[in-house]
This record gives sequence, structure tokens and C-alpha cells, in this order.
Amino acid sequence: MRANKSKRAPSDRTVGRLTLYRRILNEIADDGVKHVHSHALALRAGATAAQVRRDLMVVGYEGTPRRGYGVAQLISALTSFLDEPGGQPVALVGIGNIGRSLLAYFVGRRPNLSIKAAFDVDPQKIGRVINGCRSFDLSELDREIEAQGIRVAILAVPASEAEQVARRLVDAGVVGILNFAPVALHTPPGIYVENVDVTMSLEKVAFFSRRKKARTAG
Amino acid sequence: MRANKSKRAPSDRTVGRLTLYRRILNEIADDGVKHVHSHALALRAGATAAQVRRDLMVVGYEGTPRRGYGVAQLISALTSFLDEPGGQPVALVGIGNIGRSLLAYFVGRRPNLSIKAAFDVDPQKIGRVINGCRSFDLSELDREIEAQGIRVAILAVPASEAEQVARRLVDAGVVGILNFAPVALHTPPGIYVENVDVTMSLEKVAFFSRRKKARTAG
DNA sequence: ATCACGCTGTGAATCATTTCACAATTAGAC
DNA sequence: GTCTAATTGTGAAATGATTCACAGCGTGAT
Ligand SMILES: NC(=O)c1ccc[n+]([C@@H]2O[C@H](COP(=O)([O-])OP(=O)(O)OC[C@H]3O[C@@H](n4cnc5c(N)ncnc54)[C@H](O)[C@@H]3O)[C@@H](O)[C@H]2O)c1
Ligand SMILES: NC(=O)c1ccc[n+]([C@@H]2O[C@H](COP(=O)([O-])OP(=O)(O)OC[C@H]3O[C@@H](n4cnc5c(N)ncnc54)[C@H](O)[C@@H]3O)[C@@H](O)[C@H]2O)c1
Repeated sequence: MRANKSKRAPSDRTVGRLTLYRRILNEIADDGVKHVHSHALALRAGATAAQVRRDLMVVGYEGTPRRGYGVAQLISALTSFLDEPGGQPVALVGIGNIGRSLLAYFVGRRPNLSIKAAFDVDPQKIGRVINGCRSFDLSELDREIEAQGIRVAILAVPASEAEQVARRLVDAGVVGILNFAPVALHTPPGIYVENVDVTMSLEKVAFFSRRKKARTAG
Repeated sequence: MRANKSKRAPSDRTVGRLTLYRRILNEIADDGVKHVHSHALALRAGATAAQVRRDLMVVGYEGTPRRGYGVAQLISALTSFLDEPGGQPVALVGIGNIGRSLLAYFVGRRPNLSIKAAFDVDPQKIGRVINGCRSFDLSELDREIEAQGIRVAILAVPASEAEQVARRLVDAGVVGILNFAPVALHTPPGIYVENVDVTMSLEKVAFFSRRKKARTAG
């Protein structure tokens, strides 16, 4: 293993694909596979072999020619590159349809990123334990975030509330937000925001599905 | 209004932002605003003014200097650019946690893109009407897709099923898929696939939230 | 031992996207 | 009317991402 070349921070896109490679590697490790080539990884990841190799340059693990990458070694190199050693607790704000789906989905799935506190304003949803996660009133947000040292939050509140809740999160010490509300958050520099905009995604699909004749156009 | 310059197809990214601009325009139209500048749109969209103007080049509507864009006119130019006139029916496959959230969310929200049929393999979930949408057994997929002329589908089945279901969708005539399963689909050329990978998104946020000291590093 | 094959790592080239910068234009002031 | 200040549309430059292409090397064959 060679030391990280300490170039610039890896791009957003590269980090995303690295998480994908790790997921695939875990799957094929379960099948007992010991080595994998960039081409095989690329096929499963929907990328190209060159892209895989380029992405892997940042993690400080090199494969061997003809043999490829050791699955176990690459997983651990990716993990040490991607994960914070003690794990990163996550907060969820907004225990609605999406919020509950996410709570159910992430329970036990990524131990390093488990949702440790959920917040809402609806009295019916607070003071409970949902999928092993305690739910609190929004007024307890600052206290809990600080007490648990939470720096990552999922924002799943109505669009009209998103901006103000985001501000509270940042004030409480959160530096990364996964935002499901269809609005652009205006956060101070240094805060990383990733938007999941399902409506936009569906509209893109619809646009690129227009005017495609099933048969060659006549 | 000038005719579309018939350059290349607009990029994926541009189309996404155009849908965003339209959404914002609809919001500000409700507030009674009649004109808007590229700078104001950019602020709400989380983009730059130059980007907004560049994106709008493809839609065939020009603003006027000093006055900006007519809100109503730009909405209709965007709509005629983005939407298929009669609307595009959408199919949903997988009526689980995510699938049900989406059914609830999209009901009445975008009449041009309403979910017209849902499919599952669980007998408890078929033969019903959920949020105004009929649910069917997977075996009826081909028939319904063809009967309703559906070309856009949302795929919300377990990862292990996604590839085979995608193939069936494509065989039935679907040309665009919004995929929630965390796997890369291998579809024939000409099929547009948009992936929503929440786990990847969360891991990206977590990565870029690592090792950021709340106070300046000492 | 030696060799040939095929895979890796990466500089360079290509391709795509964003930003810059400014001529053209026009609303509004007077 | 004429002038001013501000905004648009877009060519060109800058930046960023992907792909190409190949030197170098280790593996497994013989
Ligand atoms: N459900 C979907 O499929 C879907 C799809 C696309 C986008 N979204 C977006 O995701 C977000 C959540 O959607 P949803 O369907 O889960 O909505 P929802 O109405 O089911 O849930 C929203 C939750 O947020 C809570 N809430 C309201 N204001 C709050 C505040 N200030 N602080 C904390 N909690 C607050 C509500 O009590 C509710 O429990 C919305 O912005 C929506 O636009 C959802
Ligand atoms: N729920 C989340 O928050 C979340 C987050 C990230 C990713 N995902 C992904 O989204 C997909 C759906 O997740 P979910 O939480 O809704 O799962 P889920 O288990 O709640 O629902 C899956 C549904 O698909 C149905 N199904 C199974 N095989 C099928 C087939 N061959 N054809 C049609 N239907 C079939 C099941 O009966 C079930 O109703 C999964 O791929 C999951 O990895 C979900």
C-alpha cells in the first residue's frame, strides 16, 4: 500500500462511486470471491474500467497486474478512506412518510451511520422509540445534537420549513445535510448539502422519454 | 419568442435545472410576481445568474433587458419544452415503503406525470386502489403498460429483483426508468435510467462531514 | 529460469460544463 | 426625445471530468 498522494480533495462524484465500489465488493466477498479486476467492478458499478482505476487512485491501495485487487484489502482500504473510525451518528428531522421509510431502511444496515435521534413537531410522533431510534420534539434538537456530537443530518420536513430547520441544524453543529425538501438551502460556507429531489429526477426521466417512437420514426 | 436553435439535445443537468426553474416560477407566480431576473431565479435555485441564462437558451424564450423574464410566459415556454402535451402516464413497480410514499406524494401534484398503475408480487398489495391508483400483480405488467401506453416507470423493488424487473419493463415498452434500487441496471441503448441512491448520498454527506472541526483547527 | 500475456497506474488528450465578460438592448428618468 | 444604468444572450476562456493509450510489471505457463 502506498501513502495517499495528498492531492486535492476527491470530487463529489468520485466519493459517490467509491461507496458504490465498496458495496459491490462486500457483495462479491460474500460469494467467496478473492480478487477482482477493474473491468469486473466497472461492469457492476455501471462505470468504465479506466474510471474505476482513476477513482481508486485516491484511496491509497494498489492492485497487482494480472491478479487485480484483493477484495478484502480493497474493502478495508476503502473503509479506512471513507469512514470515520468511531462511526458517525446521524439525526433525522421530519418523521413523515419519507422519514419513517428511512428509519426503517437504515436500521442495522450501515452501523457506521446509524440514525441516533429523530425530531418532529407533531406531538403524536415524539417521545417514542421508532426502529430503535428515540424521537424528540424539535425544541430538544440543539441539546441532543450537541450531547451526541452529531454532525450529519437528514432533512425530511416540508419545503416551507426546510430553510429554518437547516439553519437550526447548522447552529447546533451539523456540517453535512442530506436534504429531501425541494428547495435550495442557503447555508454558510463549509456546510456540505446533498439534495435528493425525486420530483426533479422523475421529470428528467419523463423528458428523456418523450417522443421516442418504439419503432423507427416514419 | 425565437425558434429553438436545434442544437444538440440539452444535457441531463440542464434539464434538471429547467424543471427547478419552473417550480420556482410557479411559486413566485402565486405570490403575484410578474417579472423575474436571472439573478433572482439563480438565488432561489442555488445556481448562478449566468447558468440560468445559459440554461434558458435551449427553451426558445428570451427575456427583455432591464425587465427580465415574464413569469407567465417563461412558465409556458418551459412547459411546452419539458412536457409531453397529453401528459405521460407513469408506472410504479414495488409497493413497499418507498413505493407507498411516492404514491402518496405524487397524487395530484404533477397532473402531467401521474402514476397510473402500480405493480407488486405480494398478494396483499394487489387488486386495490391506493391513492387513486390501481395495483396489479406483476404478471399483468406487460398488458397494462401496453394498454395505457406507459413509457415511464419508477422501480422500487428489492435490489435482487431490480435487473429482471427492469428487463420486463423495457420489453413492455418503457423507455425511461427512475431506479431506487442500489444496483446499476443494464439496459439496451436508448433507455434512460436515473438512479436515486439514498445510501450513496448519505455516505457522501458523511464523508464530507469528516474531520471538520467546529472551531478552527488548532 | 524465462517468457508472453494482460492488467494496473497514470500522463495526456478529449469531452463536458461552468464561468467570464461584453456588445446589444431597453426601461425609466428627466 | 435623449441619456443612463442595468440586464440579456452568447462567444470564448476556464475549469472539471472522463477516456485514451501505453509503459511497466507480476503472474502463471512452460
Ligand atoms: N414522500 C415522498 O415521496 C417525497 C417525494 C419527494 C419529495 N419529498 C419531500 O420530502 C419532504 C418530506 O416529505 P414527506 O412525504 O415525508 O412529508 P410528510 O408531510 O409525510 O412529513 C413531514 C414531517 O415533518 C414534520 N414537520 C413539519 N414541520 C416541521 C418542523 N419545523 N420541524 C420538524 N418536523 C416538522 C411533520 O410533522 C411531518 O411529520 C418534503 O419536503 C417533501 O417535499 C417527499
Ligand atoms: N425505504 C428506503 O428508505 C430506501 C432507501 C434507500 C434505498 N431503498 C431501495 O428502494 C427499494 C425499495 O425499498 P423499500 O424500502 O420500499 O422496500 P420494501 O421491502 O418495503 O418494498 C419492496 C416491495 O417490492 C415488492 N417486490 C418484491 N419483489 C418484486 C418483484 N419482483 N416485482 C414487483 N414487486 C416486488 C415487495 O412485495 C415489496 O412490496 C429497494 O431496492 C431499496 O434498497 C429504499
